[in-house]
Amino acid sequence: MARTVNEEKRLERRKRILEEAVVLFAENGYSNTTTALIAKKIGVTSGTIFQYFPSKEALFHATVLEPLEDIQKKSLASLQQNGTPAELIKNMVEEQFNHIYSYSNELRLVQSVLGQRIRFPELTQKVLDSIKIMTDTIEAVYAKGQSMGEFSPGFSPAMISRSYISFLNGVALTLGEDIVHHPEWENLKGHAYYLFAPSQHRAK
Amino acid sequence: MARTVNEEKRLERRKRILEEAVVLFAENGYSNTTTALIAKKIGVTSGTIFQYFPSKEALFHATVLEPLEDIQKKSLASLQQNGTPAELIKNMVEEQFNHIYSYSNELRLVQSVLGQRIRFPELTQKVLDSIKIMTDTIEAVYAKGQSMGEFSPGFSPAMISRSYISFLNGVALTLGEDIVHHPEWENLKGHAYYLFAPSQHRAK
Amino acid sequence: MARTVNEEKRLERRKRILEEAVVLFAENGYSNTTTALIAKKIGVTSGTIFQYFPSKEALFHATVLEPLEDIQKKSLASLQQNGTPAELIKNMVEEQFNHIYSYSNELRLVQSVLGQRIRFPELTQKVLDSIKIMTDTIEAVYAKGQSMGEFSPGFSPAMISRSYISFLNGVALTLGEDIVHHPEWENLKGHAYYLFAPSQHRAK
Amino acid sequence: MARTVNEEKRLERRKRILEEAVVLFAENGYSNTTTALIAKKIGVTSGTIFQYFPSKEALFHATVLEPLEDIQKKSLASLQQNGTPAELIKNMVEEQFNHIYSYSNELRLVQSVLGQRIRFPELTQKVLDSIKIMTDTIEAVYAKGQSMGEFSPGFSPAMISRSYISFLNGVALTLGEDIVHHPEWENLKGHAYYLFAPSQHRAK
DNA sequence: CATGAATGAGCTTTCATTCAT
DNA sequence: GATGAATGAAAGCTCATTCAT
Repeated sequence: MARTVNEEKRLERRKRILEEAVVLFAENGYSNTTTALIAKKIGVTSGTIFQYFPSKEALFHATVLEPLEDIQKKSLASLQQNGTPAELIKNMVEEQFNHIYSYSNELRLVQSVLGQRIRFPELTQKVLDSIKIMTDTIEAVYAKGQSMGEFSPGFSPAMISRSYISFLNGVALTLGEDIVHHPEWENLKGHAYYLFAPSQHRAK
Repeated sequence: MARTVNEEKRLERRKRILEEAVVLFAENGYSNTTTALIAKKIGVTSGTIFQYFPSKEALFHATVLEPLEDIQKKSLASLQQNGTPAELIKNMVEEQFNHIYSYSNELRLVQSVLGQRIRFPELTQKVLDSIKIMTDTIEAVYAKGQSMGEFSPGFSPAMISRSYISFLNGVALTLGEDIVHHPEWENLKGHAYYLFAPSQHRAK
Repeated sequence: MARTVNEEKRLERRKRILEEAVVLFAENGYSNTTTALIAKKIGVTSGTIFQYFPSKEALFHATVLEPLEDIQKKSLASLQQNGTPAELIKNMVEEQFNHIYSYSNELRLVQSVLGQRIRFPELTQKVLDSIKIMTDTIEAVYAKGQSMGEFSPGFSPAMISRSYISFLNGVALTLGEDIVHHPEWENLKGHAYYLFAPSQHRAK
Repeated sequence: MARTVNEEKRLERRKRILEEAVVLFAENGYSNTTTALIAKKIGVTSGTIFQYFPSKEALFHATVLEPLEDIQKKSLASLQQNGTPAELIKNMVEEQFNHIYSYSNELRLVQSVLGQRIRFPELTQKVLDSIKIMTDTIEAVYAKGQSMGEFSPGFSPAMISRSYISFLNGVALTLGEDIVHHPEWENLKGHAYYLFAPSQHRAK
């Protein structure tokens, strides 16, 4: 029981470290973020980090993968609700673009990994795997939607799903944080859905 | 005259360093690429790098900005030829996606800068400036095309041009190098153009 | 409490570094003394130095200024005791020349700074300021002594005090460490006081 | 004959290098003066220096010793003219203090060597030898003057001559370049002579 | 458990020196 | 004889990691 309390405390602190690390790694990059800085930001000393993570690299892995898993779960969940494929995809786009701001650090981390594939080969693989799961799922839903006439028939579902993921990442990367408050923002979200070439789509 | 020969030699070697640096920075990231490694790869010793670039950071700046300038020039040039706006944009997309493979390292570098805005504030600004020039130019051409009925009238040119750039970057980042040999590749290029919502476009 | 113990330990070690640095800088000069050598001499590794001083230059500053402050304090103190001006000055000379051996490294450091004014402009200024305080104080005491008839009236106090400081420095610089054990040494001290042209002075 | 012309040219250039090196070494210190900088200042390239001096250290030796020899020669010469010992010493002091400004760089060099005895043991020895020759010569002249009643009898000639040299060095080191234009300057020179305790000396 | 001083490998950068031209 | 590009050893400094307290 006392055990459990301690366990909770540990988890709590682990989470704090992770949160702070996400921010710092995303803003400054992996190498430019020192473990001492992370420690300082959460008000502990440098040694403490290593009580929760065996190494800086392990911390980075967790920093990248754990949020990615979250995002993935939510995305997949939004595709497994009730509704037609077109509705599901529209919801997913809506949800992802609504959260792109609160997830921007996490997305940037993912992208920074992809930009250092040789440095982090294992991590890169996991990220690509995770992306593949998402694209595959989207692909399946999309194909179904096509067969139901909800999407234009001419496009390859594999290409469409990959295009969308590329677009999502490109937007998160290229755009500053302020874009979400920009009047264009709604149009951009709409255009993300337009990428799927919905049948009834008329230039909005 | 002898002067010219030496000058040429210097430029030649400078170019060699830059080429190698692009590859290594893109693959391993800035911090994980040592100047010694770059030197070794070109078969010189560590000190030589600093005869051509005052610091590692200056080398990185050149590595990012000089190719970006090239890409920009080519892109702008392809938009200033004869032809209707739709033709020009189609050519630009064609050209950029055809070269995305040979430029993938350069594009990854640009993205890695955007992922470390705090670390490289000045460089980030220059990159954003360069991107803005491209999006502004595309925007103008697109607007003209819209007014001529070549593109669907409902989309905001500013949004469209930014979407395209995001897409281009997202593709370069997310996709592996092998994608270009994939059968899907041609479709992806087509979809990039589809983003512009050409009027007569029917799901190809 | 534990806090105090640590604080003490830190100060102790800081002092050790400083002591060793004084010797090495004085013997080998600034540039020829490596931080690694200092570390080695105290039996720690290279990084440790930088836990106590932010840079080699900062260490050098401390190495020069902290002993200088000590010397200054002692000198001024010896001029603020009870006694006639002549007695005070005689005491000061006595004290300074008695300690010139134990301070010879510190004095040499001061002189090496003055010999590199361009290299260490800020430090030079501080050293000159410190010297000025000493000469000004001596000057005032001397002037009082003159008005009391203890010193020959014909000399400018400003010149006398500066002469004495120059002499003190010159002796520390030119003379080897062995001089203090030389029979001439006592005479030299006497001559330092002779510089002040005491009235009753007859070639001792 | 052509040989002689070349020889002259070589000597000329060697002299130029030496002159510039004196200034730079004196202002910035040995380690902080790069051979490249010296070369640049005289308008040649880095390699050229090594055609005239086998190493930077050899150049430094020449930079210190050659002017020292000059100064020594002049000083000795001024002590070997006609006149009583007191006149000779007065002349020497006059001459040395008059030139202290134009020789300040050379003197600073000498002092910088004494501040790095371990770094330059051989050079230090030569400097000390040279100083000894001067003090010995002064000592002999002074002793003669004492026996002739020109100087107070109570002082040890060895101590007096060393005091004077110390004073000379101390003045050159401690005082800035501007002092020579200061009204106090004449007094200072007088005081240098006062150090010798001339018999008839009354506070000037 | 947390601490934080010590470690030491590793990095960028400098610069005296060499040598092909 | 002058050049100046290349060299490569050496320096200052950083920082992930360890471990005695």
